[in-house]
Amino acid sequence: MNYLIEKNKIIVKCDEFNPTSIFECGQTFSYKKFDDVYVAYPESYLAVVYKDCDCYIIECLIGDVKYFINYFDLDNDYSKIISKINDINLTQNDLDRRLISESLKFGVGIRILKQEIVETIISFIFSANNNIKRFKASLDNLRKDYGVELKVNLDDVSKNVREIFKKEKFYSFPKLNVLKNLSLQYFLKIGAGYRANYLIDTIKKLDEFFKEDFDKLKSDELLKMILQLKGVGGKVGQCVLLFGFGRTDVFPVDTWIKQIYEDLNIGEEKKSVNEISKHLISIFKEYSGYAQQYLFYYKREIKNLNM
DNA sequence: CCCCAGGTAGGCT
DNA sequence: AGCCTACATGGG
Repeated sequence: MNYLIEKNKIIVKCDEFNPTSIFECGQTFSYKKFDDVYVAYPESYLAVVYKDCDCYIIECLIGDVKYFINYFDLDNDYSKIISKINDINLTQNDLDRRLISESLKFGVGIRILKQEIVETIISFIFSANNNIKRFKASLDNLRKDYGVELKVNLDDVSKNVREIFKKEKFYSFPKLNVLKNLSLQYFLKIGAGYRANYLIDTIKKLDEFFKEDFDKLKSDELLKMILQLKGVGGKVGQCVLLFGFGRTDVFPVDTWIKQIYEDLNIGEEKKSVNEISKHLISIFKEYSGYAQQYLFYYKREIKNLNM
């Protein structure tokens, strides 16, 4: 993708980068929307994203442009990915093809974020059988209570977004060695519910987990490993592979994907979540993760429009 | 008072 | 392996 760099700003074209799609498509919870500005605060970094003429500006306030070029996957060519997915011969059914191409059109500007692994694991354990608004608040509390304040120098910030940082503070996601010290009681307090036990157990196991050389592992092997962690099942595990490990040959299946799988006339009767996932991976292969995001976002947002 | 939320663990066949 | 159910919490 083409982008320009001016000091701490990355300037990107609208047709290949859409903040609403990127942030609202359910891959990250480390952001906040202010009218026409998004503040992204992955790990211990921070950037603001806003429109300027026919471009978007990514203003890197904490963390350099290199970090955010990688974070937003800017060196990846999504127009190529979209046309590859469009070319996949799903079925002979025209309706199916249209559903796919509508989804791709609808989600133009989506980019799969390269997220930090611990943050991704913790966030998606929270997400299970939970609603986004609720667990996003839990995660923001976790940042506020145990993260470090991300102090932005107001003199460095463009005028149009300065007001945000006068009113609002942002915090880093706590590092693993900090998470280790947190109690069951604390996780209950921020609303983890029955997931609190899973979180405590998983955090305990993470040091051992990170001793593994992940690069050697194929995605299904890596998935098997990550399923050892409590609170991580097929869906959460594949989300971690996709958003944390950058593995795109996975297809997380949740309630929305289950629905769209039924919309597509490719499923023979009721399949288990695991079987649906495998079937979709066999179709979309290394583009599975991308396809999943476009389809998920389309299905969820269209539903919202109808209501 | 019931149902739902980007599911998962544990127990049962 | 594949089904079943309980699971905390807050909101509709």
